[in-house]
Amino acid sequence: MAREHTPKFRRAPPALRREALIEATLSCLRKYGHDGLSVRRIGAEAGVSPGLINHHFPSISALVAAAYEALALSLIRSIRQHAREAGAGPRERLRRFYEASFAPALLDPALFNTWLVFWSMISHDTGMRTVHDSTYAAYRAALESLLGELQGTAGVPRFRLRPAAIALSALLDGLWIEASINSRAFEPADAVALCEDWTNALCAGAFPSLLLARRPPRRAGRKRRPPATTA
Amino acid sequence: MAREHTPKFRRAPPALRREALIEATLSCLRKYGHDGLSVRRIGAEAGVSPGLINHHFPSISALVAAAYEALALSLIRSIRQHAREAGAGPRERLRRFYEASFAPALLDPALFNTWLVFWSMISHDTGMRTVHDSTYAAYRAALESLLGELQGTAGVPRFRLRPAAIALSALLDGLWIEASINSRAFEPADAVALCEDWTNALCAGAFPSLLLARRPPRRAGRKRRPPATTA
DNA sequence: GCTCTTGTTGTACGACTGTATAGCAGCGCA
DNA sequence: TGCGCTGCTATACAGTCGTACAACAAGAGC
Repeated sequence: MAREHTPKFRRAPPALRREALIEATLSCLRKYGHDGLSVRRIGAEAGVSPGLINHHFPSISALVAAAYEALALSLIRSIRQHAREAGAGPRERLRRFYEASFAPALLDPALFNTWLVFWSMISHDTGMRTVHDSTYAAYRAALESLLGELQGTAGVPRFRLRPAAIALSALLDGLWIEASINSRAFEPADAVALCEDWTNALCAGAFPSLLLARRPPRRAGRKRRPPATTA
Repeated sequence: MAREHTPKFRRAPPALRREALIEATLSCLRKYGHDGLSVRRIGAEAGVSPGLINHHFPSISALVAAAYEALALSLIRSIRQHAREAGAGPRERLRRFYEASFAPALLDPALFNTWLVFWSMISHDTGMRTVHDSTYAAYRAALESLLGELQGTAGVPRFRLRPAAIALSALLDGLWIEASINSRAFEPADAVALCEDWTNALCAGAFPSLLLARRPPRRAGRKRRPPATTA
């Protein structure tokens, strides 16, 4: 009888183990939503004892914050890369950005539920707030970059970049949420078409509140907003 | 020494007690978010023993569904009533609808967290799904009604009502979420201005994917979308 | 004033939570 | 081959959770 000593567990370098735990956390969130966030469930998903989580992360909320950052950055990178493919013009890149945003993988209800858990922790957990601020800034920066390139195109009026990016981000988020909650509300292509319409309207100068006034009429006490003077 | 018999508790008709429990549930959700959903916390908030909840509701998720419906209907009614005030024209009513949607009471982060809890339960709980479907239908119907009146105005092209309402709903939701998560992103007035811009663009026919073609060119293999045939 | 209905309480139950800690054991290194 | 570092397991702990159930008592009707 040989010494068939099957090891009870296998050691892993901390970096790899942390990554595996993050992956298991995301998997649990997808499967069980908010109820997936328990050391025992995540440990089981990773094939590891529950106590190991507190060995690699100071607390479970730190693990969730790490998972939030990993998923957010991964999605942003994926969408941005899809948009940058094929050296087309700025307008084309935006369209590809929209298409990537409403790809089947992004419209997964499980992903939506995961995101809801992250969002619900932002106001209570400072770590989650930090991750949200940085990843959202990165997302908005990606939009600002694309919109900025668009501004160089002939015939496109100057507009305020950051508010435009925020508005576009809101439109994308809103459509994504509606499609995720009620998948039969509309098709992904409809969402892309709506974003396209919005972009065309922006290029046509149809959004006065986003337009950049060339010479801001410095008059105080305006009721609405100084009307854009740009041609 | 008189018989000062202070009763340990006071009875209430079931309807009133249910309403009080629903109110307590909303209060707990606002205060503690997802962690507020416990029979003990809600019972304490209502000044009542935890067991009473299971006496008036078959389970705690039924109570949450009732709270979801109560809050959603209340908000819809409030916004719609604010829009209908003062018999102005359709365009003015829409503006008032936007202003009501971004009033300080609606931009409360606590309200946002409450809503996140509701949303996160939709995919798992059938009762929540039912409430969501009906209340969202009511909300969209309110938008369709306002947009429908707008269509009667001179110079406004015919557009597909339901998709337009869905798109507007997405825009409103997206802006509301961004403002709720990151209150410093933009002012309520900015959100209203963006909605106003969107509406003006719609009236100007700047959203082709929403426009209603009068005589659909029945040609197959269209790239974008077969134009709606409805009159 | 008494009875009866039933709204309400209090407790018990099993399952679950996150964290702390003591000790086991994989595996590189001498 | 065996020592030693440390990743890892296992257990204990004090909570919390939702639900069930028996007993209590408020308050209306007689």
